[in-house]
Amino acid sequence: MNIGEAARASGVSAKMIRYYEETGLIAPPERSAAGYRTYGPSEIHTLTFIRSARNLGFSMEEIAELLALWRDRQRPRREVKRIVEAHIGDLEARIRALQDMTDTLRHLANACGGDDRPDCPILKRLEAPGAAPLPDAPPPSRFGAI
Amino acid sequence: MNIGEAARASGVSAKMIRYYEETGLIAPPERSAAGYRTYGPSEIHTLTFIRSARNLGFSMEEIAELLALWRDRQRPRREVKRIVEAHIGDLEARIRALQDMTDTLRHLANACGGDDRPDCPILKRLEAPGAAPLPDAPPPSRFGAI
DNA sequence: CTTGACCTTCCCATGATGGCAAGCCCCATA
DNA sequence: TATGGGGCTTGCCATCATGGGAAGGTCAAG
Repeated sequence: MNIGEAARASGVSAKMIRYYEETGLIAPPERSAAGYRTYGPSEIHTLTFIRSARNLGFSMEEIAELLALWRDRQRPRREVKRIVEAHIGDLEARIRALQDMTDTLRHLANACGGDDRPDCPILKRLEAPGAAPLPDAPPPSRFGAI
Repeated sequence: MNIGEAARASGVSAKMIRYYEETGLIAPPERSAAGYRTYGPSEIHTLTFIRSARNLGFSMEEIAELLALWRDRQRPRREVKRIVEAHIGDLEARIRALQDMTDTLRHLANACGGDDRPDCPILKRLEAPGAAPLPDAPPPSRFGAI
């Protein structure tokens, strides 16, 4: 299986497969005589695992830990659960921060007539220094979706 | 006012003030004889506006639009509201994606004993190809907080 | 005049991803 | 057999907003 087929089979782009290899998340695969990477079912399995974890918002660092546990047949599942619960904590903190922003903005938008007039409570709020920084001054999207 | 004092007064780091200038978000300020940037109350006001908007999760691009409206005394506040509501839509989509992840993970964590044994439903789920990509395969934190 | 705090510019790193370009390889079809 | 198209390789650049650090100039207090 060449990289393109592996990408289709696992749902991980060829670009990212190379990147995961480069950063050590996955081991360098065999190469064909021409230098093509070749993947077997086991590698596809690993890539699928990685993609699932990415879909659940795990960072590559967390995925490295999860992969190590996955491969360790003696793992205590306590470890897995610990990682997951820490990640849930992260996600919930992010949700809270985003929810705080949303609430504030919704409130401001409701107070704004949305017509042709220039006086706008939203702008008034933005120019006031008091706009709460929230826990830790959190920024915008930077992603396609998250 | 030098850049350090402006940073303290506005809550925007000196580093970011220079960056905002470089990218055209703010105009280059006057310089002292020695080449030091000097800021007056009006600039501080603008920086404070920017910081408030960042705290509410607006991207620099959105902030540029908001700044233009802020400065336009003839602005129709409809425009402001439109930007804010689009941003709320973004935030809500992100919250939904994060919430979906959290729900799935919470579910999996509840199904995992968290003891010494190796069989873990979390890992089992990750290796299955079905782990729903969510709307658009959304990833992790990448921020300090959001 | 020295010292320390401040300023300047320039370069690099982050995290995960996509895009592009130059060049090699493989297979099927003419 | 030749050719074309698609796939593979590496390498570099961009994203977005932010921080870190180095090398060197400036300023004010002691």
